[in-house]
Order: sequence, then C-alpha cells, then structure tokens
Amino acid sequence: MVLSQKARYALRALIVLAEKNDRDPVMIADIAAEADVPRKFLEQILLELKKRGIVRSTRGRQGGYQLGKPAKEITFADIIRVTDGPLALSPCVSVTAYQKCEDCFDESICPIRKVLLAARDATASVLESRTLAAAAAQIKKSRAI
Amino acid sequence: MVLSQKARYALRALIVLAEKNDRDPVMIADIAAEADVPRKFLEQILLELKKRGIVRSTRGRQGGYQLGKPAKEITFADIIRVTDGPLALSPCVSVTAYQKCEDCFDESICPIRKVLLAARDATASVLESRTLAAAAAQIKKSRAI
DNA sequence: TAAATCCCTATTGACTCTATAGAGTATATC
DNA sequence: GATATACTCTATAGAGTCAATAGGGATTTA
Repeated sequence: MVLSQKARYALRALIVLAEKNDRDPVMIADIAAEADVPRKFLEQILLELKKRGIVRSTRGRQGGYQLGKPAKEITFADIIRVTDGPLALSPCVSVTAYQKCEDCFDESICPIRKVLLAARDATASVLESRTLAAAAAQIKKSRAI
Repeated sequence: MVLSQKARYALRALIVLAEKNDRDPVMIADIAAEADVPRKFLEQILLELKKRGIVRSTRGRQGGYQLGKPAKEITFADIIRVTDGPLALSPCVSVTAYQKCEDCFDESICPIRKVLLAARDATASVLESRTLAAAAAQIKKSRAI
C-alpha cells in the first residue's frame, strides 16, 4: 500500500531536474546531493527512468541527466509506475498490466474487483493529473516567500 | 501498492459471513472452504479482525464467527486497514496512522505530500463508501440469474 | 590518452509475507 | 463432569522483496 523508498527518491530527484529548467545535463552526484538520495541507489533509479523515457542521459565528461520530455508532460503516475509498478490494488484491475486472478471464478461477478476498480480509477485520476512542472512551480513559489 | 493476499482472504471470508445474514456462528473450517482460504491462515486473520471489532466469535462446541456489526456498517476500508495498514501512500498523509517523514524539511511545503494527500483522499472516499452489505447483495443478485 | 561520467550486474542484510504447526482454553452436550 | 468440538495464541520456516553498496565496463571530452 505504501510508496517505496525508491519511488520517493525518484520523485525528489525528478523534481530537482524539473526545477533546473532543463538547460544542461546534471550529474548524478549533484542530483543525489540536492535530492538527498544515496548516490549509487540513484544511479539505478535513473537508469530505469531512462529506459521508460522519463529522463535522458549524456555520457562522458560534461555528462549527466535531463528530463526526457517537458516537465508538464511527466505525471506522478508515470514515475510511480516505473518504480513501484501498476497503481492498481490488484492485477485484475490494472490498466497497464492486467492479469487475471488465479482463483477467480467469474471476474464480471466478483464484488471485490468492482470496488478495487473504482479505487484504481480514483487514484489514477489524481496521480495522472499531477505533473513535475506543477510540483517544481510549487517549490519555487515557497522559496520566494 | 498491491493488496496483500491476507486482505483478499479477509474480504472473501467476510463477504461469506455477510451472505449468511448473521444467524448462527459459522465455523472457521466452513468459512475457509467457502471462501477458498487456507484454514490456519484464516484463523490468524479472523483473530485480527476480531481484535478490531469487525467480527465476533463464540468458543467451544457450536462456536464460530459472525460479523461484529451490521454488514452495511463494515466498509472495505475498515477491512483493508486491519490487514494491510493505512490506506495512505505515505505515513505523512495517513489519517489513521500519521507519522512525519524523517528527511522532510517542511511538510507544509512538500509538493510530493500534497499529491499523496489527494491520492489518499480519493482512495479513502471510494473504499469507505463500499460495504460488505453491498458486496453480498451483488453476489446474491448474480447467483439469481 | 587521461579524466570524468554514465552503464550494468552482482551481492548482501534486513525485513516482510504466506503458510503451517501445535499446544492451550472455553463450551455444549451427553 | 467427561469428552469432543472449536476458537486462541505463539512460534517458526521458506520464499521473496527492498534498500543499499560495490566494482568494473563503456563512452565522451579535453
């Protein structure tokens, strides 16, 4: 039920990137320091985010990470799906990774499924509407005060 | 993120009880058979549900389990909170088990928290509105066809 | 060619989840 | 009141997951 540490780290790191306005690549070490994330763990996380197109990287000297697309197109749902898998409380109500329950007679009748489906939709509609851009903007606003 | 097996078992077992209209106590063994849950595991689950007042038990011969209150007063949220803990994606947005994040500077500013709070509210409002009575009614209706 | 930086895989320790086991306690019935 | 029945409680084991660390490989710039 609870968000993994990995997800929290990913969100913090990406918000740091979003605040940079995507000029030059930012080194892992810098992101790690600003987001307060263990450096080697962050490496793994960024690698996964890269595979899913959420960030892109530049290798070698002067290298680092940048967002893979505009911050306002990256939602919390996108990020959490990478680190923690589907948002659904059961694979049988997942939109991105549907899987039938092993011991389910008839899915169309299952009263549990019906509820979990409604819960998934509610969660998804929140997490899909919140973007990195909004989160970064909020931080900047708080800093300005 | 995903519901534990324990939660699924608890929901199935309680829906079985809700269908019985709460006449006489139902033995663990019978509940286990009807809900398709390992018997000894179910014992533990029912014990926890009992501690939280969701079921009540009668010991000795003719003993068994019954719902602890009317089926329409037992919500999915109540049950899941027993088996899986708080609904919130982070302790810092939990209503039933609030806890500050260790590495959080200022909670009122945290842009992640804001989103997780909205997600929690969305999930809770669904799970708190769905009752065992509704689930049992739905099952009976499907069986009638 | 050297330094900087990301890339990739393996490993470890702690913890949790699922399930089973077995002895203990209460109660109805004969 | 003896006995069978059924819930109560605690321990434990195996598998799996999570968080973190480690270290060498590959690539690019200067």
